[in-house]
Parts: sequence; structure tokens; C-alpha cells
Amino acid sequence: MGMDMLSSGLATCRHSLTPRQMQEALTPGHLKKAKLMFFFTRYPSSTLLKTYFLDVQFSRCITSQLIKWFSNFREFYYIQVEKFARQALLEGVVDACTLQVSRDSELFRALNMHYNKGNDFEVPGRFLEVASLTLQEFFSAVRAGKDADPSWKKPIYKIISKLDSDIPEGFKAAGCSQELLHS
DNA sequence: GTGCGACCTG
DNA sequence: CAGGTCGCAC
Repeated sequence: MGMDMLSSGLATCRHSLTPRQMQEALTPGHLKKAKLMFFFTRYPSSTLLKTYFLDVQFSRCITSQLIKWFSNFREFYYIQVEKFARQALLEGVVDACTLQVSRDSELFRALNMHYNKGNDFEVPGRFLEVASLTLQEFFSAVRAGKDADPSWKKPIYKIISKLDSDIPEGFKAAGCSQELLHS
């Protein structure tokens, strides 16, 4: 009721900055690059991001936007995995161990479609391992009825957050979006 | 106070 | 994906 909507956070980006200060926003190319980076890291720190987007003039807004992107990536990722985990449960899967995400599985297709649209990047095998583990964790949790707890996903996030791997140096190159589009 | 993450919404 | 809110930690 009448409260000012001036909450802190991303919305505070609009300030009286000179044209030169507020220049250089993130481009579609940066987004594409970020999506591919997701195959290696699900929880990149702002520090790490700064070292992989050397062509970006970081500001609180830019940093927040990049962090937000990965947050959105994770959201999509976990939703997809959970969906397939529940589906496997309904289909009568018994051993969580038998749930492996391969390059020809439907889950992979969905994820690859989202983060690697043109399928022009070779997804690292490590990502398949992480995805498989995530799938198994969700499967086991749901099967055990853990989802009754409002915060049942937290333990899973904790596990997955420790599985980030190093990002290839090639990603540091400004126009890497082009070179990476091989194989 | 600020930064970050999850969750919800459009 | 961006916008906003809430909660947690520093």
C-alpha cells in the first residue's frame, strides 16, 4: 500500500550515467557463449565470469545480468531433469544407477536444444556425467518422497554445485563464439 | 547495505 | 530471458 517500489537489486541499474558509462551491453553472441559455458559450469562466480568475458566492461548491471543468465540456465536444467526423473519413476525404473544420460537420450536432446541450438558445439562428456548424476539424485529423492519437503531440492543443488569443471581457455577469446562452432 | 540464488511471472 | 520478490550470508 503506497510503498515505494524502489527495491534494491537489478532494477537499480538505471542511473544518471554518462552515455559512455552505460555503453556496451551484453550481445547475443555473449549469450550464446554463456550457454556453451554452462556445459562446464553451472555455478560460475562473478570473478570467473570476468575472466571469460574479457571484452565486456563489467559493471554491477552487467555482472548481475550474467549471473541472472546462469540462474535461468539452471532453472531450465533442473526443471528438465526433474521432469525426466519423475517420468522414469512412472515408467517403473527401479535402479537409479540405470539412469544414464547419453547423447541420444531425450533429456540430452532437450538440453542440447536449449544450450546448443544448432548443435554446432561438441558437448563435453563430463556434462553427460553431471546430467546423469543430477537425474539420479532427483529420481532417488522423488522415489523416497523427499519432494514433500518444500526445500527438498536444496541438497541436490549442493551436490551439483560441486561438479563444475574448468572451462577451456578458448572461451576467453572475445570472438570465440565463431571458432568454437566446429566439429 | 550488498551480493547471490531460488522461485514465480509474463 | 527479464522483472520482481523473498531469504540467506557477509
